Amino acid sequence: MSARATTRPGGRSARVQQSVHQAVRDLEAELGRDALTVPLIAARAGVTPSTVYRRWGDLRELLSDVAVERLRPDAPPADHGSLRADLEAWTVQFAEEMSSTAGRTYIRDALLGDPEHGNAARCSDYAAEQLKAIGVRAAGRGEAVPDVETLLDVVVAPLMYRILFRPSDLSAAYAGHLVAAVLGRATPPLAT
Amino acid sequence: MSARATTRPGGRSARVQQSVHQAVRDLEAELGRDALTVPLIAARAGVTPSTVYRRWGDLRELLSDVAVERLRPDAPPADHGSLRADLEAWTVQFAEEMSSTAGRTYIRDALLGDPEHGNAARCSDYAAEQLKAIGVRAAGRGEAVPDVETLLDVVVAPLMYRILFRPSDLSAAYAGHLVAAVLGRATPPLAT
DNA sequence: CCACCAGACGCGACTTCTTCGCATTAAGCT
DNA sequence: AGCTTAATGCGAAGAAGTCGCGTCTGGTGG
Repeated sequence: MSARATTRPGGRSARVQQSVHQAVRDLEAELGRDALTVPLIAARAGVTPSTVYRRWGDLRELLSDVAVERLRPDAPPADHGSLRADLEAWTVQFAEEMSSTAGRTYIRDALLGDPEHGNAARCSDYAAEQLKAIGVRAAGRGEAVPDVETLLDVVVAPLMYRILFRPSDLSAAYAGHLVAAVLGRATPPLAT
Repeated sequence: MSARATTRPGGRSARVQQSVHQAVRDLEAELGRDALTVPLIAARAGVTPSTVYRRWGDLRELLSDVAVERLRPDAPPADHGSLRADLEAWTVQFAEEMSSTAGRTYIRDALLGDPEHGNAARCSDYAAEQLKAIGVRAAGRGEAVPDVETLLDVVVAPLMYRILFRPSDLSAAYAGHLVAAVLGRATPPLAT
């Protein structure tokens, strides 16, 4: 389901998709993202360009699919013993990954695809899943847990807004400030 | 400064830029955004394609410039007599404009350009200016005024996050909910 | 007021990307 | 195993993007 509707998951279509995705990752590492073209990727993947155009439509959609794959979390959030510690650790890591040059590029590429394909929504779902897991764990400890919607509004959204719209204004302390905002003022507000 | 460095503001360069921008707006209205191509725009503007490529680099940068122009507010925020009323009115209008099909397209186009050109930052600056104006007016009335940074974090960022990443989850009441969140709980939290 | 200079534009050839129709092959199903 | 459907390979045609060179505009100094 990463590309278009993969009606035959077990066969050649799956191999082609995998091969093309791998070609994108390899060539991006070798030549840089700006050097990628559909004919180049197709040649590396061992398929014809028309196959790529038929399945993905254009380079943007393909890069959007690959970017979403790379933004998928590879592990559940680490357990630090308390809601606050878990949230702070997750937020700091999230901010670092997303604000890096590579992270920003992936986010932009993911947003670039057709919104109807839901690639952007999947990015948000990844964050929501991680936050949900933290919340469930905290609830198991008996802690009061903020709504996932609230966490997305207060923590994730401001981070993403800064990453996308204000690339210069993202300090290290900002992530902690956001967590403090959603958990109550145990940490002083950020001096601006 | 909307395109690249306009070293000669009064001369032919300015006319070319204006003509190209107008051609983009006209063709977008006539044929739809997806039908736009550099040769088409150049022909309408009465210039050669190579001129467009030299000045903007590619279609994305050109569309990014035009999109930012369209996102520029055309008037200072309306005065409704109180901070809360001003903020609510501005937020509702902002949410409506930005979440419309056209608004989302402009935002995406603006983000699509090279971040180094600052088109994305300019979008944020527009919102900040409007909020600043509302704040200055409220301070003149003797009202307590939240920081512009806070307003961006609590009101603008969540709106933009939903528009970009969660196109389906944007209700009419949500804007009011955000204003209530930043001004204190005079309005009940949004039922989710 | 005139000549000069730097930058921007027009033009055209060339390369590369993109689209499209048709034949072929592979996967799923009975 | 045979059939049906869908995806791929191939190649040609069309469109887009790149580049070098000559020309023109507009600002600058004499």
